[in-house]
Amino acid sequence: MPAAAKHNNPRTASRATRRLQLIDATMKCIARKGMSSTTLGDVAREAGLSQGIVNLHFESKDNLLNETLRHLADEYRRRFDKTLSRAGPHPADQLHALMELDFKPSICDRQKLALWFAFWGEVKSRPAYRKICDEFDQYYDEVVEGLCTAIIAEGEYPHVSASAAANALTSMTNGLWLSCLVSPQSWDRREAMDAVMSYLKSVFPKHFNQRGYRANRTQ
Amino acid sequence: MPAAAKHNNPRTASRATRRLQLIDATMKCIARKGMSSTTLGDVAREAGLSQGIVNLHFESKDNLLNETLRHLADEYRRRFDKTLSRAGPHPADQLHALMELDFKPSICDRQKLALWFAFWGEVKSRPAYRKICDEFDQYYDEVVEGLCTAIIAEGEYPHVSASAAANALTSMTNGLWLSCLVSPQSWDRREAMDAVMSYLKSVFPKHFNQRGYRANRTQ
DNA sequence: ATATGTTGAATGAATACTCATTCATTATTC
DNA sequence: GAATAATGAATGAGTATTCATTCAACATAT
Repeated sequence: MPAAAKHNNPRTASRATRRLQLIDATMKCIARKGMSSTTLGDVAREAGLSQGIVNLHFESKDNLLNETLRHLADEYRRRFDKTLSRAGPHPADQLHALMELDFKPSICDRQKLALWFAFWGEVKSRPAYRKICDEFDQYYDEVVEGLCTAIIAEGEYPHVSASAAANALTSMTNGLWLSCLVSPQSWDRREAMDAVMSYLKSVFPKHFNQRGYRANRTQ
Repeated sequence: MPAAAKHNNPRTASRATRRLQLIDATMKCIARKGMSSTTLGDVAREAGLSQGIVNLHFESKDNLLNETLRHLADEYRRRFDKTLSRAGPHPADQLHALMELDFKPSICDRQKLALWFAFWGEVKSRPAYRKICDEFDQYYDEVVEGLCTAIIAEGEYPHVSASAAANALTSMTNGLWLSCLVSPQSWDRREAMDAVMSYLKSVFPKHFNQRGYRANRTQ
């Protein structure tokens, strides 16, 4: 029996596979029914397994939710790092690639966004969520601010604050995500990207010009 | 007996007063315990009233939550409109006043933000929430885009798109709210406002200059 | 004025239901 | 035939909702 088939069989999947399967089911349920009405029964049904299965693999619902958030954050982080490493040596290219990433359909679809917002919605009352989100935000900001600093140095932009620019950029993507979630019919991927680019162009005009996107690629 | 005292008495408050009192208690509970673990018992206890009180005044929990969101949105909207009307005739002043509003302590504190995010977290699975949020966002965007259009006309900014600028601005405030919620210790009101101002300065340099905030107030 | 009846808000115990968790049993693999 | 994984019925804590009863305020009658 091939390994793939074997792992789809009941009762034979490895512990890690089952956990992933359950986390996946959890994400689907939260996206569809919302955090406050997904039950462990829903998750088990979505996974095609039995009632008690979550407690067997995660011990408690709280634990399942924590692990789900961690999985979501880790997944994003992997794509973030990969995007960064593939974008070449220029900070402006890297920054642009990161901004594009946030609006790729695989990251920015209502299902995924509903998940992020579901967890953010409970951040205040659940320190565990806050810790995970905070850790990641810290890293994101750090990287973006670093890129802004490099761009400011390259372009000799005297009046631009790297931290203000980084703050503006990261906030903008989160805010545009909210619009996508709340107003999907009037939301448009290109408009969102345009909003971000309009900012980059006006703050770093030497790097992000009007047509195409990069001005001094060969600097 | 004075009317105020009378309304604080048990069994004598008007229907409207009771509903407000219960909505208020609901907001406190959601901010403290999160959406998914506030019960009607919690709300009643917070209000200092009895178990069945919410169903008496709101018929169902769903209904209570809908009304709470509507109350939150209405309250914000009132302040928004008042801010706009008090900001004088210049669109740049009006835009600046609106941006400042979003970071006033009375609007932008973690308790209030937790509430907004709690509802946004369930937007995908609850059409009623989406409707209320969408309606308001539509209005907000419309007003901000109108102001941007006016500023662009005044300042003869050839390459600026009003809709991209409006999109960027409204998204930024929502995103900065998220940072406040997730990273309260590293978050700073002035830094947030700086991020927004840095954007305004770079897109509308003739209107928002470096020191103070308005350049051509007397244009 | 006092007593009596009426009203409607509020109570809080009871009800019906949901859901996380447990565990004895069953299936599968090596 | 262990050992491991999964099942799914049973449990019990928790929760929304209901409703018979209580109560304060007011109205009317005496």
